[in-house]
Amino acid sequence: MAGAGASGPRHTMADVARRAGVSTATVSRALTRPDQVSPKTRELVHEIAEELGFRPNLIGRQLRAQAANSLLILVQDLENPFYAELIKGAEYVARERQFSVVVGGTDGLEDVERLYAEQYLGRRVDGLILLTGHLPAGLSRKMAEQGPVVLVSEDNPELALCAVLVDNVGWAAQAVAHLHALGHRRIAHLCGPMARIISRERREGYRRALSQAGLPADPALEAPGDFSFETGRRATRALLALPDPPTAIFCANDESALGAIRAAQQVGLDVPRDLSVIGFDDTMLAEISDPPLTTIRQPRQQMGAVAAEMVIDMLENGPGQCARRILDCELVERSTVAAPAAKS
Amino acid sequence: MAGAGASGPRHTMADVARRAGVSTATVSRALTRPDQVSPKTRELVHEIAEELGFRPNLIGRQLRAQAANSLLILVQDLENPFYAELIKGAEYVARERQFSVVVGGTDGLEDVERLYAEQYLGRRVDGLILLTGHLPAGLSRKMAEQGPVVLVSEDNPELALCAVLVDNVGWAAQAVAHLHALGHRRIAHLCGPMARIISRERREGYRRALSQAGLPADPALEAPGDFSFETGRRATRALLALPDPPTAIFCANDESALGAIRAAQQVGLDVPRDLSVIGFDDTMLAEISDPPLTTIRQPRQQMGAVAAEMVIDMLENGPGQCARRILDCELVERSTVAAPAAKS
DNA sequence: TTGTAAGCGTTATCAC
DNA sequence: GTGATAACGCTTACAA
Repeated sequence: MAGAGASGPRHTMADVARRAGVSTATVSRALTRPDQVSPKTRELVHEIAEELGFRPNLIGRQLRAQAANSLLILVQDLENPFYAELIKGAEYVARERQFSVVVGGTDGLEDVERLYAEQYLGRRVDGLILLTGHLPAGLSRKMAEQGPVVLVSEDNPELALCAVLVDNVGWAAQAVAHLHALGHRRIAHLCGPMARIISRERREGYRRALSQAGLPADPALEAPGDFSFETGRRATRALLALPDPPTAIFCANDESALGAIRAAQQVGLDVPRDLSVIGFDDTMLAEISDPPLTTIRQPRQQMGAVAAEMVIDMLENGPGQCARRILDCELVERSTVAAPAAKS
Repeated sequence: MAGAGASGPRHTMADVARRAGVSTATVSRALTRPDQVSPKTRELVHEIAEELGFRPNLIGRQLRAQAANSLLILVQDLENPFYAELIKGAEYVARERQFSVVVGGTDGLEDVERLYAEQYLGRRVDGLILLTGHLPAGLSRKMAEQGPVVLVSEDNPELALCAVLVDNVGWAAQAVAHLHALGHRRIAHLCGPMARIISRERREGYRRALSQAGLPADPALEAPGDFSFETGRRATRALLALPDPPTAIFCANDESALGAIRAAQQVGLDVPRDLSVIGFDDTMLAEISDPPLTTIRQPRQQMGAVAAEMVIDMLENGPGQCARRILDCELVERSTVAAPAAKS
C-alpha cells in the first residue's frame, strides 16, 4: 500500500540497505539504475524503501553530483503580473529537463540581492535568470560572464551576457506609427521610470517614430512616469491640460495606460473618441480595462522558456559564447485607439 | 580590493587552507567563528579567501548541518497578485532569521506538486508554507502533521496542521451586514469556485448575514463564479436581468467584483447609485477600479510573516502542538457602496 | 550482479 | 589556538 510508513523518523539508504541485507551501493543502483540490478534484489529494495517511506536525501545527492539541478530566477517585484507568466514558461522548460526553479524577489534591495548571489556562488543553484536588468550585488561581472547567467526582458549593454529580449525600440515605434497612421499628429508619451533601460528604449522608439513621421519633437509631450496607475493618471491629467493637448498617448506599460484612460474619463473625455491610448506588455489589466486596452504584447511565456533553455544548455554544454535572442512582439488591437476626432 | 579574483575556477576551503598554510578546520573557524581564531590567522585566512574569491559551498554546509535553512512556499497560481505581498511578508521574516525562501507555483498540477513534495522530503527545504489549501500530492498526511508545515489563507479542516487564517465567514457576513445596514434588501452573492474552501466560507458568511438580517435566502441570488473578471461580468449580467434584480452584490474577490461593476455599467447602471458592489481581498485592482472598490482587506503581509515565524519556530523548537492563528481583516470603504436608490 | 571504498565540501569533536 | 579526523548521505569506479 502506497504511503505506508511514510511518517516517523526519516531513513537513509543505509537503513534500507541494512533491512534488505544489501549494500548501500546496491540500494542506490536499484533506485536510480534499475537495470543494473537483479530483478529480485530490485524488487526487494523497492519494497523496503516503500515500507520505510524512504526518500533519497537530495543534499547528499547534490554534493556528490556537484550540481543542484536548479535555476534561480531573480525578479525586482513579485507583484508585477508581467513576471508570473514568464516564470511559468521557464518553469515548464526546466521541469522538462529535470531542473527545478527557484524564484526570488529582490525589491531592488542590495542586501537581498547579495543573499541571492550567495545562493549562486555557494552552488545551491546552478544557473541564474535575471529579470532585473543588472547583476545582483555581490556577483562580479567576470563571474557572471563566464557562467550560466542570462538576462531577460531587460538588457544591459555593459554586460556581455546571454540575453532574451524584445525589440523595445522597434515596437514602441510601431505603436506610435500605428497612431500616426490613423491620423494623429499630437502624440504624447507617458514614460516609464528612467532608471530602467526598457523605459529609455521605449522612449527612444517613440522619438524615432515621431521623427520618421516628420512630426516635431515636443518635450512637453514626454511625461515622466513610473509604470504606476496613479502616476499615469496624474501625468495624463497634466497632459490634457496643455494648451494644445495630445490626441493620443503611447504609454510605457499597461498599468500606467489604465491611469491615462481614467484621467481622460475623469475630465469627461471619451476613449478612444477624444483620446487614443496604447499600452505595452499586454498583462491581464489590458483585458480588464474599460474600454479594453490596445497594447503591444510581449511573448512572456516564450521569453521564460527560451531563457531556461539557454541556461540549461550552458550548464550541459559548457558556457559557449553568449547569444542574444530577440523575440517578436505583436500589436494587440482592442478598443482604445481610433482616428482623432475631426478638428472642431 | 574587493572582488579581485572573483572569477576563474571556484575554490574550496582546502584551497584556501593550503595557500594559508593552515588546516581546513581553521579556515572554517576563521570564517564562521572568528573569535575562535587568533587575529593574525584570521586576517590571513580572510585575505586569501578574498584573493581567491572563495565562497563556501552551501551544499557541503547543508549536508553537514543537516539543514537547508530554507522554506518552500507553495502557491496555486503565481499570477494571482494576492500571493505576492504575502510571500513578501514571509520572505522578510525568513531573512531576519537567516532563512531563505523558495516559491513554487503548482497550477494545481499533481505532477508539479509531487516535484515540490520531493524537495521537502529530500530535505532541500526544511519547512513548508502551503497557500494551496491542501497537501501537495506525494506528501502523506502523517508526514505533514508531524513536520514544520503550515497552511495559510486556505484552511483544511481535515488536516491537523498549524494554520494562519482569516475569518472568512465572519468578514463575508460583515460585508453583507454593511450593505444591509445601508438599506439593501436584495443582496446577491457572486461566488468563488466551490472547490475552494474560502469560496464556501464566504458564501456561508453571506447566508448567515442574510438570515441574521431576517432576509429570505433566494437561491437565484447566489451566482456561481470562479474569481475571474469575465465570469463575474457574465454572472452579474444575468443577475441584473432577473425580474427582481439585486441592488447590491457581495463578490467573493476583487477581480470578479470588477467584472460585476463592468456588467452594471454596460447596461447603463451607475455604481454605486443603482448597484452597490463589495469585494474581498483588497488587491491592487481595488484601487484601479472605477469607481474604487469597497472591499474587505486581508492582512496579507502579516499572514506571510506569521506563517514564516510559525514554521521557523517549529524548526527550532521541535514541532510542538499545532496552532491556528486567526488574523483580523478590515472593511475598506471606497466608492462602490451606497444606499439603494429609492423605489421608483 | 554485488560489495568495498573513496570522495563531494563542510564543520564538530577531540587531541595537542 | 590549531590540526587531524570523522561524519553528514549519496554515487560510482573498481574489484570480486
